[in-house]
Amino acid sequence: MTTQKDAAVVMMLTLPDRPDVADQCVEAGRCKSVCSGCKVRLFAVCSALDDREIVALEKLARQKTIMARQPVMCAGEPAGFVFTLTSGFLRLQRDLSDGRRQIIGFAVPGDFIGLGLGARYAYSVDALTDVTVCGFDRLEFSMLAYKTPGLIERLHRSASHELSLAQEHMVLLGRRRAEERVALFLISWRKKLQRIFGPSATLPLPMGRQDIADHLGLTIETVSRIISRLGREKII
Amino acid sequence: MTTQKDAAVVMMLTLPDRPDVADQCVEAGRCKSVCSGCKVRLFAVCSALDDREIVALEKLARQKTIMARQPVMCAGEPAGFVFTLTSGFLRLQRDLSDGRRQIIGFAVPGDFIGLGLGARYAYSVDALTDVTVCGFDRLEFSMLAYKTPGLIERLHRSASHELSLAQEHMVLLGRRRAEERVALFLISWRKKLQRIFGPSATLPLPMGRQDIADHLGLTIETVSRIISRLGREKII
DNA sequence: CGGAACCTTTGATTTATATCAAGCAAAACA
DNA sequence: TGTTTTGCTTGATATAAATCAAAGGTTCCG
Repeated sequence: MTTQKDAAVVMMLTLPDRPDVADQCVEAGRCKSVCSGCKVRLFAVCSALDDREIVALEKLARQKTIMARQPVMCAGEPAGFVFTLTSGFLRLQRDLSDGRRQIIGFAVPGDFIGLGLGARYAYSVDALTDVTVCGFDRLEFSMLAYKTPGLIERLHRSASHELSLAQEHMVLLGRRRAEERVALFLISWRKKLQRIFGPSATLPLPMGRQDIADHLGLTIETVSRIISRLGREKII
Repeated sequence: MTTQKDAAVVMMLTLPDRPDVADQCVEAGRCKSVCSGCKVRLFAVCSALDDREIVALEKLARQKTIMARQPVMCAGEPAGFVFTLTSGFLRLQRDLSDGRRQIIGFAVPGDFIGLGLGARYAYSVDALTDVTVCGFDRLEFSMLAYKTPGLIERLHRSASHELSLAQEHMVLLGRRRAEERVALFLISWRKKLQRIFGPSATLPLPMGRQDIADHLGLTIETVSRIISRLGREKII
């Protein structure tokens, strides 16, 4: 009750819909050859490496570009690659056989994809915008990680943080009401973007209403109604 | 739809309520001095260590017993200890200020508690039964982990697995209906127990109905009704 | 430019689950 | 042994959010 109210009150910003922010980041083709020029270097797992280690990692890196709306990897497929997102936004989701789906999260530049490292991908990933990634062969990457204490430690720190966020999301899905879910989603999304792009008056939402609904365990109508209402009450 | 049906059909077992299984595991006072006699050794994170490393870990270990219904650690407190559960069952939960709570999971012998390793505990832990734990000072433990590649690697593997389970639970909370939630909970709980205690005709449920409800994002009445119905339809 | 395909928004109605309200049974207690 | 406490079950009713239905807008493309 108070929680929800607190949450909503903090939201003093405007939310123009779906601006293209794919070009705010590093240009394609650079990461592989020059990690030092990588705009997400300070946020990504590579930040744990010293200059000598970066060189080893660089050798494994393969720069890749994916167009908006294209799949990046599919749940169930052999997990051959892991990667750091260097620009654009991704959607991570798990699907049920009858079409229902849960969006696990959205990735922003600097995020590492491939922490739940089984032999097969446990979830699917799609590009929300045009995207560039710095990819690695999974086995080569984990072999390097095992030889590089700083890297495995950093990966573990990352996984622990993700675990904590996942737990927070469980609270949201299990115990929060629709309006709280939407408000908290907007707040956490803003926080995620601020960490990378810095403060901003506007909040890009590269995902659609259906994506938000599937992330929050709601329907598209409910999400739309609540965002409209929040707007009418000029909380956002 | 099919998913739920499949799930329920597999459940061919009986579910006597709340038997005391705390004594199925290692007796108190042994872990500290003799890891080699520890019954959960093969399941716990310590399994990653060789004999020399075990000795180092043993030096840090402090055996502890907690009575049923007592708190083990509280969300928000400085995170001084991490531990492996050696016998009994734990409940992990996050609370909202207005009393709503989400149970993140239940721990069984062999589980490591302390993966979301911030400076403060992110969730509370309570003993469901009498419990013994093999505890470590958090800082000492992480210093050892950083010096012991096998340990940090094993911790990371553990965290990754937990992350995957957490995502699966998000699907349950976000997109599954009440009956599916209960059926899938019973199945996953059985699986968790089988891994440690082996197959069994009966499934101990050391947690109460309210705990199950708060784990599944339902009310106690809904859980009770569904378990009754599943029993009537002799699926369990 | 015109319309087709997509999203999103808004309204009306339904429903799964929550809430309210008793009972019941086993354990704890005195 | 009877009483209290605690947790579970079952029924009746209410409600938040889903579903059904129908417009608006955009974007895309011929």
